[in-house]
Amino acid sequence: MDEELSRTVSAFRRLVTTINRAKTHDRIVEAAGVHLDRPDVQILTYLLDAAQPRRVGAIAEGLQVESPHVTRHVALLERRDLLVRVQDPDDRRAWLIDLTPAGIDAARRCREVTTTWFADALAGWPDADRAELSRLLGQLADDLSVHLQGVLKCGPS
Amino acid sequence: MDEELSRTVSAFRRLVTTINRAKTHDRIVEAAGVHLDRPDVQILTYLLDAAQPRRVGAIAEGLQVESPHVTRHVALLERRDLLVRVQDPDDRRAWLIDLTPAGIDAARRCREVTTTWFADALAGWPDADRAELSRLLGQLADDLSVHLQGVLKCGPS
DNA sequence: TATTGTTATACTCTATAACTATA
DNA sequence: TATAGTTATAGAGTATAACAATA
Repeated sequence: MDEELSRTVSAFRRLVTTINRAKTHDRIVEAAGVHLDRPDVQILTYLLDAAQPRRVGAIAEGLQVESPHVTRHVALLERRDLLVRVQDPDDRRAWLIDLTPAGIDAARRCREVTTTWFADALAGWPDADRAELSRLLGQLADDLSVHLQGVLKCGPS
Repeated sequence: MDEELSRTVSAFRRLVTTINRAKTHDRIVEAAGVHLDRPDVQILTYLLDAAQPRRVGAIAEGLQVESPHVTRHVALLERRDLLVRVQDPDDRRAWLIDLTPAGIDAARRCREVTTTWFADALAGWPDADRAELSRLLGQLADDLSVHLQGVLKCGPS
């Protein structure tokens, strides 16, 4: 058994545990000064990253959840004027979800809180380490998602 | 806005999204040949890492959840002979939770699946990059958890 | 007939509150 | 009075199934 690998996996698990706890989310929305639940934040920040209108199905795939989940939260966020739904001109079955100015603002605030946490945590790091982390973590995210898609597509035996 | 930092955070978010989806867990337990839900796996692997009996409260703190959650899953796992509860000789309010051989086996199988995923994803990497990832991710987990503990302890204003 | 999205429903995970027993 | 754990309850988050409208 590879000791180095095991440290990698264990560090990753610790990070996921920390990020996923409810108190962490509470802190994000409090610091951001918004009133949103976790799926709300995920959807808004997904759209902020996309920087253009997205279908419900695309959001669901991006967040890796089922579409009814997205539908419901989109409906609630629309009522709060944080996003708008416009019919896709090319396919009248589909809707394009777009952030309103208020939605952009809310998404940016949430995004900024977590980014600042990382920035603070990395504040004491040498520049070279920060650059390496950025490169390696990006590569890991790519490789792991590609690998898991392959694994998952095989389906149960 | 720091481009490098933003890439780090975004890569991290992608990783968390992938790891958290239900299908990923289904795949883990299927590949491991066990019949456990997500909290079960978390508790068993926590105990495997600890390598010694732990109190309910310690498990809850380690997983960063509330203790009633741990209590319930421990009770179910005990009935399935995957762990045992013995009274703490020094404090009769407390229980020490320990893995049985079957529990160790189940925990090891689950752990091995995810470790193998990482190993496969990193298979094409240069040795130096793998070593750097291990070092930097470990450091990040430490620094971020220390930083967030500080932030969280301040409490709402 | 396949696909996009919605509605309705149910399940999983986790938190909060109230309680018991020991310290 | 404070702490460890449990029981009971409620809520958040997400999946599945059945359906509508369009392609």
